[in-house]
Amino acid sequence: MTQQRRVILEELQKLDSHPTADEVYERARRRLPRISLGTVYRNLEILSECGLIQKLELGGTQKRFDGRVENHCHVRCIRCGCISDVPMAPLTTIENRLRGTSDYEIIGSRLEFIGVCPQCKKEH
Amino acid sequence: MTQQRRVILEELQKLDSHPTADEVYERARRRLPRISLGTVYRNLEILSECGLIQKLELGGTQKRFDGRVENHCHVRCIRCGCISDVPMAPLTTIENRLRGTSDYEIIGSRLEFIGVCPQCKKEH
DNA sequence: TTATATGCAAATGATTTGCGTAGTC
DNA sequence: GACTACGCAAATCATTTGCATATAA
Repeated sequence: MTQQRRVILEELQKLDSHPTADEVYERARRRLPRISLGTVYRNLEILSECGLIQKLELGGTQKRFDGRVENHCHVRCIRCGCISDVPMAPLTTIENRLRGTSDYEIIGSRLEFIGVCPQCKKEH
Repeated sequence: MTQQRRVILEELQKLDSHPTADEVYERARRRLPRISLGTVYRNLEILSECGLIQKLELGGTQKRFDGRVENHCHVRCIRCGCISDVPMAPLTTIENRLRGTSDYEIIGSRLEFIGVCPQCKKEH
């Protein structure tokens, strides 16, 4: 657990904005000016493998990272691309229904909602 | 509607494997050996804007394309990365429940299942 | 000390774009 | 004939990696 790794983890837990690797880098740089982007990527990978953070593969070109690891889903704003949490029970019912009909062994699911965030609704 | 665009559309409608841009390119090249990858990308974009095909932003690094445009979701194999269709009613109930509690204006949702495909189950 | 992580810069992979030519309506 | 699309190659963007040095256990 290096300084860099700790700072990255702390910044991620502090935020609820689901930042991209780049945004994490910018934040970490305020505390460790010499940190490199490569280090940020490497640590985001390691931390998500350890289950300390979550790597999100939602729509859009960049991956995003989440300091919250409990099972929850996300809404993405179609206008500005921002992401928020949605408190929602896991979809066990739907997964189980699929288990009955699919040839696949079902492990889990990923649910993302698409919408317009309050901010963008106002501006529109 | 150029030859290239028609071939791309036809190949996509012929397949149910949810190919990447690259795979579409390989297939199209069998019929039009001089077609370029740039053209494939441009046409996949245009066709999906017209609603003739669907651009899928699922997990993984590459986008995938689907000749079927009706609302349906997908299972991704965690081992080999292949993608299959899942016949499933749209999640209107869940979306409506969210409409009651979220500040967002909910437009739609994207649901992807993760599992192991029959092929990979056998090999394991 | 000894493995592991870092910073830097270069490499990779997917996708996009500029430009001059060719094809479609 | 005018507009749009094409082929090609170079550019871009996110992410990954090789390597020599620095840090943590």
